[in-house]
Amino acid sequence: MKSEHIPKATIARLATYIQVLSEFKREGTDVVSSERLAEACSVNSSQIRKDLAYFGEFGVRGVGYYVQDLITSIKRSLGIDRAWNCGLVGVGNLGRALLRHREFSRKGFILRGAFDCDPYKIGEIVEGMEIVCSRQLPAKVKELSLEIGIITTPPERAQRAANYLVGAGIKGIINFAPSRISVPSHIHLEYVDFFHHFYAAAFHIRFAEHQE
Amino acid sequence: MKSEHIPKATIARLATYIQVLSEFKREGTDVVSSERLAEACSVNSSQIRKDLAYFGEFGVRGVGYYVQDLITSIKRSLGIDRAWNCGLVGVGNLGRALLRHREFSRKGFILRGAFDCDPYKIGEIVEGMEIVCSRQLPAKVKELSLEIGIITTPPERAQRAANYLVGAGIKGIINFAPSRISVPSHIHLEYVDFFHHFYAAAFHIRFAEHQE
DNA sequence: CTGTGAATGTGAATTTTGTAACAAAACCCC
DNA sequence: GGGGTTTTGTTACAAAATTCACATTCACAG
Ligand SMILES: NC(=O)c1ccc[n+]([C@@H]2O[C@H](COP(=O)([O-])OP(=O)(O)OC[C@H]3O[C@@H](n4cnc5c(N)ncnc54)[C@H](O)[C@@H]3O)[C@@H](O)[C@H]2O)c1
Ligand SMILES: NC(=O)c1ccc[n+]([C@@H]2O[C@H](COP(=O)([O-])OP(=O)(O)OC[C@H]3O[C@@H](n4cnc5c(N)ncnc54)[C@H](O)[C@@H]3O)[C@@H](O)[C@H]2O)c1
Repeated sequence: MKSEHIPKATIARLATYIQVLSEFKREGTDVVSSERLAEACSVNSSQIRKDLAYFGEFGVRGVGYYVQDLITSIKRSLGIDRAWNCGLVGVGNLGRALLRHREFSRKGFILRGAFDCDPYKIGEIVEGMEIVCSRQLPAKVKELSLEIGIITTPPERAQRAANYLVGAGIKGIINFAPSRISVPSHIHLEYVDFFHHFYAAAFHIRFAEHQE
Repeated sequence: MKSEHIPKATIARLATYIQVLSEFKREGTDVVSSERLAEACSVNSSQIRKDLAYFGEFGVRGVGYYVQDLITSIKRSLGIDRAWNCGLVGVGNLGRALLRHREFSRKGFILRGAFDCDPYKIGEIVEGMEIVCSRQLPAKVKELSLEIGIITTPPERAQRAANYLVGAGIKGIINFAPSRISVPSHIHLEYVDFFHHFYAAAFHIRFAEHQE
């Protein structure tokens, strides 16, 4: 099929598919049907086939999908069949947890630069990486070919951090701070806010209680 | 209006509205129109009115919404006008970052219990809280009236952690580990996976490059 | 080499979500 | 205190996403 606009929800689901397929692979399963994958992901099986159809034909009719092949295909479709260099701005509690998280490099997102404005933190080594002054962002973005910026500063500093990143020529920003920021339209911006998961939990739990 | 089923997307947007409204409040703005709020949240203004209509009537025609009142109303609608006691299982890098995060208690999610199975960690104090053996979960869930469980163990341990939590009588689970788990249908389960934001960024950046 | 069974890929039907349009309501000014 | 203005709440409409249904394709057996 190969279409233009891919729904946000499809991208999120593809991430789940990769996760579950990797588990299948670890278990030694070589081939999987959309039906079985669907069950493991708690989605509809035609949903899976439709999601995949945006990018091409990856299955074999009458057989199913070859697990390893499908993982590779999805990764290529998403553009994560290569490494992405990332820079992290704001090395506090969350920033440190992210820098120490092995999964990033395993998934192809290499944290190559760590930036902070606190003179006490600059020069410190975290996970083999030296914390650098945020003023050096423009130089470092070029030097390290950083493409994605991760903002883990306090919310009131997020806009400034974004400005630095944009000025330095970054291509996309993932903002973990709970504040809205503005960037030029050619910069891809993602907000990470997991409080809405807590809100959803609270809402549904209370609603369920209210039912009985 | 007061309807039954609320879209997931609505819950996520309500979280954004609260965030932006809080900023307005800090700036001293008392009244805001759906138009102005919409702009700040990058959504359509009828979207906002529709989202709110699921829960009731909170505005004043010809005037707009009183900022503080609206915050209160949304919070009540979501069920976060009271405190929720949470227990965290797996005090590693991420678990620690969460335990140290002030925003949780500010938003009404009180982290009251921290559990781990590593004997070297049990007894340690993090943010004034003692790390307790996960075997004590059932006792502690009752003692502390825990309602929401947070899983921050390695992925292969997530199911076991979930089993403990469910057995202990928890009502909802937020799973930060990248693995699917199964729980009885009366338990509300949310997955937190911020890699899909990275995937989306990678995908869109590469797509934009491919365009030119 | 043809028939059978299985599971994909896809167009059509359905459901859900989002947007536009407007009548009803509240405020304000004269 | 009535008319004009503004902005909500809601209905009607459009778009998008999901699910259904099935023709199509492939593997394999006989
Ligand atoms: N800690 C968590 O678990 C958690 C969870 C969700 C969201 N967040 C959000 O992530 C952000 C960081 O949280 P945290 O707990 O790590 O906070 P923190 O205070 O521990 O860390 C913030 C860091 O940013 C640095 N900083 C401030 N201004 C900067 C600037 N202009 N340029 C570069 N660095 C700057 C500070 O020096 C500090 O090291 C916050 O916005 C928080 O709301 C945190
Ligand atoms: N670190 C991050 O930034 C980050 C980001 C996203 C997701 N995650 C996910 O969050 C989880 C935790 O990550 P982390 O970096 O903190 O790992 P970690 O290894 O630092 O911490 C895991 C902790 O869980 C404990 N644990 C293991 N089995 C347990 C059990 N059965 N009961 C109770 N405790 C148990 C371990 O003793 C350890 O303290 C992982 O699944 C990871 O993929 C981490």
